[in-house]
Amino acid sequence: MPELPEVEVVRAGLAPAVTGALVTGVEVLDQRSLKRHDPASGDFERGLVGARLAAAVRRGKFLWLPILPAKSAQSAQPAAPSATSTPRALVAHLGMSGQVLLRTPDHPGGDAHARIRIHLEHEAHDELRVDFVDQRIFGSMAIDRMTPTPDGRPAGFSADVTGEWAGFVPGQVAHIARDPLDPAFDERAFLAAFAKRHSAVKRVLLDQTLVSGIGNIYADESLWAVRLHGEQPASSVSSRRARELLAAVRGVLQKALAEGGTSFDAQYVNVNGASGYFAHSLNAYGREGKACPRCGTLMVREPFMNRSSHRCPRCQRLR
DNA sequence: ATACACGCCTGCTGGC
DNA sequence: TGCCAGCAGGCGTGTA
Repeated sequence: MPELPEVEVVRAGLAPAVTGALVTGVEVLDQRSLKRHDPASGDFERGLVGARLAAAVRRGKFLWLPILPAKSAQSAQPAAPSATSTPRALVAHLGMSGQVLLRTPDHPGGDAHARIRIHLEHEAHDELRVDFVDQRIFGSMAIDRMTPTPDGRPAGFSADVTGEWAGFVPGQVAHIARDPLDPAFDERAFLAAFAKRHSAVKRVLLDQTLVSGIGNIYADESLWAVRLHGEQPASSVSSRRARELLAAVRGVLQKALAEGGTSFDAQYVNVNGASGYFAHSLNAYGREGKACPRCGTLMVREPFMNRSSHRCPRCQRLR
């Protein structure tokens, strides 16, 4: 269930460990985790070993580590001609159950669901291992070519936006909209598209090509906050209410981020394996049969888009 | 273009 | 006790 706050917690934890680090080894334990790796980008392992990582960047639920061009590769493998000209990144998506864990190189394996291991060397800290663990394999890692962003702004969130990689976005992320916490998020464009959609408002919130980073949990929380029924057609929501909804989305995401994300079990954890606390702050998601924190009415769970929606039948009515 | 159903995956839970 | 359907659900693909 990693959504924007959970992925951001992972990004922030990863950044100091990977920025400037040299990849010294890669182990692919399960090829299925490379399903989004385009073989045309070259072999996954060979594309990483010997490469230096520049940063940890996030847009919505996508995470990527730009690869610095290897000028004088220490390895005997000369870079392919295209590899020197096209900026690339290691792209990760956590899917439903993905985790990125930082460990010491001698950490006993053990996890049944470890799929990829990346060994790092760094001038400023000891050697590290990045373990990609993913029970359900909805997530993936890939090396991807990057292209300049159409607006020239930084492609996603990271601490440093001065690197030459900042204005480049991985191909598989290019169609994903900026997220609502991104300073370059185009609010007017989103609200205009929102007003034209006849789909259910919750479906629009979950459409990553319009606004990214929102999943089932934060969609339900945001809709509860502004008393909207998820089945309400977006086009029937007034522009004022739409702006309130967007503000609620931002508020919910920021609060969850401040609390380290939402953890139900050991499924979502940060890079050190620790859980977040936002599950205690949920007002709607997973609260069927419990009292609405606002009016006391018993919350309901309803099927929606092959998943579940949680709402208060009194506060959130279809109009 | 928008809209939406479906498949991918594994592990846990509840009903019979 | 054992088996199987149902559920968790983000995203790419395919169809209308």
